[in-house]
Amino acid sequence: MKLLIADDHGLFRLGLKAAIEQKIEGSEVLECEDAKGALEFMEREKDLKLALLDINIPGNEGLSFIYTALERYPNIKICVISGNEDPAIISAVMEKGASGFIPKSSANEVIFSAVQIILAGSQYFPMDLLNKATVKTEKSLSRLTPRQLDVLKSMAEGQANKQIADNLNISVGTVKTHITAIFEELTVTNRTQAINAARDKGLIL
Amino acid sequence: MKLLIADDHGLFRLGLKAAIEQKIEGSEVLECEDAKGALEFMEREKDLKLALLDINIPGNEGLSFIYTALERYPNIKICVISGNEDPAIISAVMEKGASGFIPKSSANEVIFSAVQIILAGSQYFPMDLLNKATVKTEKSLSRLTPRQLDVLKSMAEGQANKQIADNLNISVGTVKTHITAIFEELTVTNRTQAINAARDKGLIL
DNA sequence: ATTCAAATACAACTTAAGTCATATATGGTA
DNA sequence: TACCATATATGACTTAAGTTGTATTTGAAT
Repeated sequence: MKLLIADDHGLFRLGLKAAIEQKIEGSEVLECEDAKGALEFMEREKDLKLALLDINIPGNEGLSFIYTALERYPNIKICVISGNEDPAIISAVMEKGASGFIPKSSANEVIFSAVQIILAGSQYFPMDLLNKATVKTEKSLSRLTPRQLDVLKSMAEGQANKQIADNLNISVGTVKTHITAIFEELTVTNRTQAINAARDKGLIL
Repeated sequence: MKLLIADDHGLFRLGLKAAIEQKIEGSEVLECEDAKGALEFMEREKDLKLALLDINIPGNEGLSFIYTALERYPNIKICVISGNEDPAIISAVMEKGASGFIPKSSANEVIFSAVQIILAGSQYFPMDLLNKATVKTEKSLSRLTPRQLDVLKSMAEGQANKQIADNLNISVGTVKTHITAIFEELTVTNRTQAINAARDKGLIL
């Protein structure tokens, strides 16, 4: 029963590895610290059952990594471990096909149990955190068009509308329209709020 | 030899606690998960030698916590453990009087050794990361006035200048002046860049 | 006591941000 | 095909952001 932990914090890996190997007999825990290493392990270790991924690990392009990994190695389950507990992100992780989402701040028992549940073929998502989202807003997971995402990312870097327009080869007016649309989608009223909301929802890093 | 770990990630605490208690004989490691808990332990456990703090723990108002803790309990050493490795933050932690700064992504051996060095009465700061700062800019640690910080925090929440002015009971014009001064201090040209720079430097959460 | 630098405050002015009406291309659907 | 929703694009217009000159206060240095 091989597992993989991908996290850039050595002591977190140490704690989780020790706990899993002790609690789950016959388990072997591999470690890596970035997305590149995770893919290498997945390629090499054919009998890998489960990969526990910190979505903030270096070299990881966000949630799309889950999709990529599952597509290439469909028999390896993916479970995200994250310090971010935003319901929108949890929903997104769920949508991408992961088997679970474990907040790092969970009690240790919860973490072990969640791993066991997933190894047993089921799933684990913290529904208490998730429900907050569905109650609060019907579509907490905002969907932005590709162009809107381009603009949003540039905006988050602190670029002025003129710069964004030049880089994307569109007019300043068009940039502004996209920004207004982004505001509506995220239900905010200025670019600072938009960037904060987008960060919360995991739309941008 | 009592130590305290303040971190909201249970498994990180587990790994660090186990490692320290194993490597450092006669050590006893206490755990808490927020700033409030840390202060309670410091008050109660009079023979506490060292507190390892994650500066992002809940209820922590940033770096000022170090100063507060050292003032109240001057015989308890403070060492910051953080996922953020920004040189400016390291410098700031140093300035506040902490005995060390340990990046969470350090090799486990580095972390243990650093703890032992500090327990032995010395200090540990990752100079390789720190030097990058002094080479890059002479005053990487920007100093803002209290009023500028008030404005900056409000700004980072996405408030408009009018809102900020009302909340601080000053005119919109004054708010704008403070913002221009902040821009100059952080060497940026708009509020988005200012907020990004301030986050990088640990001026705001 | 006075000088000076720094912090705080205000307002007129310029520039950029944000809104709105409008237009075209694209892709799915009756 | 014709229809409709959506993504994209533009420019005129309004509002907010950012700049600059100026004034008052405070504390430290002379």
